Amino acid sequence: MPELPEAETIVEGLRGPVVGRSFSLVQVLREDLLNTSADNFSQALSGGSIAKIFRRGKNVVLRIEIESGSRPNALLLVVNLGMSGRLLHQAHADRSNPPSHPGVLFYLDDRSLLVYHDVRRFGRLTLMTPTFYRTWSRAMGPEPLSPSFTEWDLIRTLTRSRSPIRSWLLDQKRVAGVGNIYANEALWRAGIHPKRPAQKVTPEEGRRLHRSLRKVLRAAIAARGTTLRDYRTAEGWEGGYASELSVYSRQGSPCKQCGNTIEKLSFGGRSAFFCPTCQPPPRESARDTSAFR
DNA sequence: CGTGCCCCCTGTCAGC
DNA sequence: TGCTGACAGGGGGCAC
Repeated sequence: MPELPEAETIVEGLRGPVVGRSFSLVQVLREDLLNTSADNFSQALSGGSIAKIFRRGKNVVLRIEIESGSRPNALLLVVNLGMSGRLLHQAHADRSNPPSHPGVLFYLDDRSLLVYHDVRRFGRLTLMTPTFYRTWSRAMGPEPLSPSFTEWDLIRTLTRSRSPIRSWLLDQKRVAGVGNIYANEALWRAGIHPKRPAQKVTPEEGRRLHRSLRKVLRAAIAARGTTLRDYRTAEGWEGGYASELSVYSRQGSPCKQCGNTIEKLSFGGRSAFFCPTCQPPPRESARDTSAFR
């Protein structure tokens, strides 16, 4: 659900309200969301202050500094929102409208409240030491919006995999932050069929995919993300990108480019959406490859 | 090792 | 109206 643009929107919404604040009380209602016990979690964070907030892939990351003796000790709180996670900030706890599925309540020193809310509980809140965080982050692919992520980086790594390009894009070890919505949207813009094997994507298509990915992600951030159902910004608002989607969940509707009907298929356990005209299916190549054996 | 499948969990919606 | 099954933005584990 929340992919890169949604996590980015949440980070932008939280930065002003929470950076510089400290935790007066951390209350865990759903221990299964954590990588440690509820007691450890709240004890480790209580009294700590939020030094910064940023995004890595689809994760919202808070850097927490804890005074212990002379030198401040740091921890990173990595929030993966799974399919239905929300991070909501309330200036004053709204007792008339309590969250339906609260998981963790972070009471801040200005009497405001940060709530982690998650209906399906696929989300995870992971506390990491700075060393562990570095290792974890290094195992993840590059940030697609980083200036250092070049089209050549994308083209070069594509050639190493036989996975369908849509599945390839979903793998966080390849590129960080892309989920099913934006993978499908970017492939449509680039004119590449979702089932095309990654290594068969030509350099010219790779160039288009690089540009499409960045364009789609930036446009979605500008619209504050895509709300299909659960996603909300930190303020509790819906994102506005759903109305700008070109293929995702638009099966049966006309392609915005050519007017033909958008189709849906399923592989790798999830749906793919594409225009059969703008994104011609890969040629069956089983016979071709066997000819070279 | 890379890849694909199943599962985690709850809510919603289509079809009967 | 109510039941059942399919499906939903993610990702970890496991078998091949």
